[in-house]
Amino acid sequence: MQGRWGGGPAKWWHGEFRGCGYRITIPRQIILQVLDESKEHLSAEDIYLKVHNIYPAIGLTTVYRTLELLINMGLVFKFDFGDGRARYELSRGAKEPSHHHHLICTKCGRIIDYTDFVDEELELIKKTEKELSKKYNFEIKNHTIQFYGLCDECSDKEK
Amino acid sequence: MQGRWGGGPAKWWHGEFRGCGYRITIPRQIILQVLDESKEHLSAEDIYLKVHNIYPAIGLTTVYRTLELLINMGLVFKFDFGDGRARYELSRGAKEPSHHHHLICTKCGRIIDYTDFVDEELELIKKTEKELSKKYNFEIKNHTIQFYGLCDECSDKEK
DNA sequence: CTTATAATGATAATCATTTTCAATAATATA
DNA sequence: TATATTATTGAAAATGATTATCATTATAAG
Repeated sequence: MQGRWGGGPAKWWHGEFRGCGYRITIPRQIILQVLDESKEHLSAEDIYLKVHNIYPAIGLTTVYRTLELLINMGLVFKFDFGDGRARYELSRGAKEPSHHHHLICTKCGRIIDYTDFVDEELELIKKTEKELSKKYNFEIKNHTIQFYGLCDECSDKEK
Repeated sequence: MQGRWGGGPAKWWHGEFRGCGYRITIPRQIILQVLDESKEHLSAEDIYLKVHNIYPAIGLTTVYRTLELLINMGLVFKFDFGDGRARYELSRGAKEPSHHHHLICTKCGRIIDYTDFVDEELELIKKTEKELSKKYNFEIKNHTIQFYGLCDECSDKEK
């Protein structure tokens, strides 16, 4: 089926799929499109609903399966912010600065991205990674840094 | 009931409970005891089973409820290592250096604590926390740093 | 166009965590 | 110490996210 969906220009990730022997399907294309267009921290269901608007035949199962695939390919990061559902983000955003961390409000669940101090931080992380991988013989693939606390509004409400 | 269980010396956390208006009960005492005696990263069920050995009347529900209470009191940290179940650790361990981070093997689930670089790290974290709380008006309570990758053994197996 | 098979989606199953609610136990008070 | 108050407990059922099953469908190669 090459009509309403498959027609656009080949995307950067087509090669990655082919290289891994994976097929390029409409659900996969739209899931990637949705991830690429969203700056937010989407849950599987968020993604399902957004894809569903574009391609109503999508199944939730396929969303989960595709996300797992993308995680294994290194195209997507999975996060847990402690509210019982996982969140997913494209690892190399086309737009924003890709490397960022999260401030998580433990009251309302709001998530703030920040990119401040990433340079200094990355320096420490790199150094740490190097030493830790040596000491524990542990092959580090990636890391997360998260700050938990109360956001602006929730902090006010407490008073 | 002051016989088989409640008899020991008053613990450091009794005051905290009283101060919050919480009752000191046998299940709570034993859950804290189990957390204190374990160096591991216990899931709710792990804790349930260990408590069950000492106090078979315990219910899983009580474990979950007590853990939530302890988290809110700041006595316990909750972690998510990506395997679908939460892990719990006493925040101020009586024994080991309390502040540490985790290396998580994404293949076998092994978790390695490390305390290396904590000083340098804490310095950066403190600085970051200060600036972030100013910039975003976000009241930071705590943070997590986790490294994901392959442990010694799993790394070997891949080859 | 045909074929082989990877991928899909509806459904059911799983499993950690929460909710409900009557029974019980911890504390304050008499 | 006995009693009243009410926080806490535990069994069972409910919830909700994620995963497994399996017949059907669509992709990519020839």
